[in-house]
Amino acid sequence: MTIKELAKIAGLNHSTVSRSLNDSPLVAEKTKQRVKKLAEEYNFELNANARSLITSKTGTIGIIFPVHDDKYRSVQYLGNLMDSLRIRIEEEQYDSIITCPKNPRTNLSNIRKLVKQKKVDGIILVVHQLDQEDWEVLGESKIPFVSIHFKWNDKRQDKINHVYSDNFKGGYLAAECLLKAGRRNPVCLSYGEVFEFQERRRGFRKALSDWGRNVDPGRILKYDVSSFDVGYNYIMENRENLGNIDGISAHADIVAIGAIEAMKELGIRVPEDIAVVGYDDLDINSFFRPRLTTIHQLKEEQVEMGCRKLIEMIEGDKGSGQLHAALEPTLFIRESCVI
Amino acid sequence: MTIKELAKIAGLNHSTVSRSLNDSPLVAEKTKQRVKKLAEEYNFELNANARSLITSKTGTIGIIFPVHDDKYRSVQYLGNLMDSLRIRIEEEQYDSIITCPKNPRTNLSNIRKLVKQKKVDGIILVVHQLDQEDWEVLGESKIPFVSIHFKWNDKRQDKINHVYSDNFKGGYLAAECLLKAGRRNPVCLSYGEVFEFQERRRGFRKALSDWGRNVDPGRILKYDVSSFDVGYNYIMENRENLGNIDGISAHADIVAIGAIEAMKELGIRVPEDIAVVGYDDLDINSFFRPRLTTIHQLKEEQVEMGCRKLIEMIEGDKGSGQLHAALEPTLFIRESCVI
DNA sequence: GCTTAAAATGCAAACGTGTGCAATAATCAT
DNA sequence: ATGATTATTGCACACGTTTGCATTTTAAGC
Repeated sequence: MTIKELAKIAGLNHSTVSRSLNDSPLVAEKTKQRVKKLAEEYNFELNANARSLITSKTGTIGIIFPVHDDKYRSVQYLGNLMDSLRIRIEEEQYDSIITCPKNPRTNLSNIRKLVKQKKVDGIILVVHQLDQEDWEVLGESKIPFVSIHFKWNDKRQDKINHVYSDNFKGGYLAAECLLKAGRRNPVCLSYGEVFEFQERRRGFRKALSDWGRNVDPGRILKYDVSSFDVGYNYIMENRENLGNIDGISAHADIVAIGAIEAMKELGIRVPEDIAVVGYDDLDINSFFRPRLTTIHQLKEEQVEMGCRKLIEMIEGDKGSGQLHAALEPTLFIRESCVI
Repeated sequence: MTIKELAKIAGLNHSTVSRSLNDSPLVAEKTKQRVKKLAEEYNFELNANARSLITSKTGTIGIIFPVHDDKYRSVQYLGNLMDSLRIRIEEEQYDSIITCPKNPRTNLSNIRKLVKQKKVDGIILVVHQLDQEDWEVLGESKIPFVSIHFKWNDKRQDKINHVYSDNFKGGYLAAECLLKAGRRNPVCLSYGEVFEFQERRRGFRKALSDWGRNVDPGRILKYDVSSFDVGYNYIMENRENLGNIDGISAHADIVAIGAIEAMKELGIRVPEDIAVVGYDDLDINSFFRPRLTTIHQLKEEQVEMGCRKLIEMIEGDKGSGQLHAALEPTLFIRESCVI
């Protein structure tokens, strides 16, 4: 059924029906009610494609996520962030399309598709880099977008609305916690050359030097994944010379959990022999013992601020200037490292 | 830029451009290439709303999920299933909109919105019940849909395309594993009055009676959530009289994991004192010790069969009749219960 | 009751595509 | 070269809405 058919039934012109269903003040309250009742009776809904063709609003938001190529994506921080975003957007009456920057099969840009085909009203980026092509697409189009979680460490960062967390601070807090707990010989299990992890390592180093410790680069390890096995294998492979280690700052909770499990199996006590601090404050941490001392990233606040800003931009209440917030992570002290 | 503007640039009528971009055989190969090159040069993409208005194809699929009201949704089976579905659909070049049956805020039906506003080409249901309203919407519209994971235990089940797993069988296998391991006094930690869990309990009872054990209803417990705490608290609250229990069939892995953790804290040995069998075969199980013996649900096969069928229906290769598959779960024996 | 203003409705043109059909251009056989 | 066939392109309408403007109806003032 189309709006014209419904109009015929109502004995009205379809434009009056359109205005009624859109709550225009131009139509008499009486007929408005009659039309709405009729629409309900006939189970009629306006065709979204036709309306967005003319209004250029789709009522959907695109969420761009980096590809997760490990099977444990659902227990990682980004998985939780994705759920939060989706639910928050749904509460705001928008649909959401979740996708990664490129279709892995065709290698075509999903961002470009969403933007240029006019499938979304706005975009939330949860990526720390973009192809030149994608960046141009976003820049040229007038579609609003907001970046969350990652910090853009380049010339563009000032022009982007984004909210991320201060990874230097987080890395510092984690290391400082170990130091305050009396540990003088910590190691750091980190992750590749991604900017946010570089920052965490910078925080780690700064804390050590602030405490007058010299920072042996050999004690800052970079892996190319962030997984249970990384932590587990680190302990197992170094079991002979764990004597000169009294603390671990793992830059992902799941790595910390792996390390702790390995130590349990070897009879090493946590935190007495080796204290451990994680990073992320995953929901699932509560399943593991000892309870993990970790860095909490203010996920919900990021989601809230990012979504609010994006929707403001979409709905035209532009105001409030640029969003450029670095949220301060906080240390949650539990059992794996106590001060 | 619109197709007409591009046509003007190309010195062609817009219909020729349209056919070129859609790879119609009606247009000369030479001009087709020229148009495509031009489109690329001007970074042009067809407006999705206009096309779906006329073709009534949107290139997106709706995924309907039950509301997750617990914060651990990402570590539950359904969370993993959601990820798999989304990724599979993306591989097939469709976008996906994930949503729950009703908007929690407005109480409006999301299914109705997606279907009647023509926002999706097809729907994947991962729910075990639907309001009458939603059912009617799906029934009246010609939009194809497939149900996954849950079994529709009512008169409609024959008319629906669905693929689910045989929960009776799974419940049976889990209990049988305990029995084969020599356990004669198992308990069952299950979940509410959802059909699939009723089936698992039925399987549990059948296995016991097949082995000549009488089934004490007091040993089949139904909780209204499925969480770590359920298992943990069960053990803790019954710590005094665990003597007459030698096995646990938990109908969700996370419950089993909670129970095992509690037993570790109490010094009860798993599986020597009490053997445990889970259900789901979650990815995260590998993080826990002892490794959980559990029921594997063939998640990927469900996703594969469901998506394939749905896309067949969307794209018109109707053939292949009704999809009505009950996949047989399998027992994965690891450490928490060995035969 | 008549004039005038305001409120409500109808008309028609968009929005950007796809597609049947007519018109033109190219190819082929003779 | 000519007519017949076929390959290619153009024309115009349709898809289902929204919205500015013209028109009609209602209300108001006296």
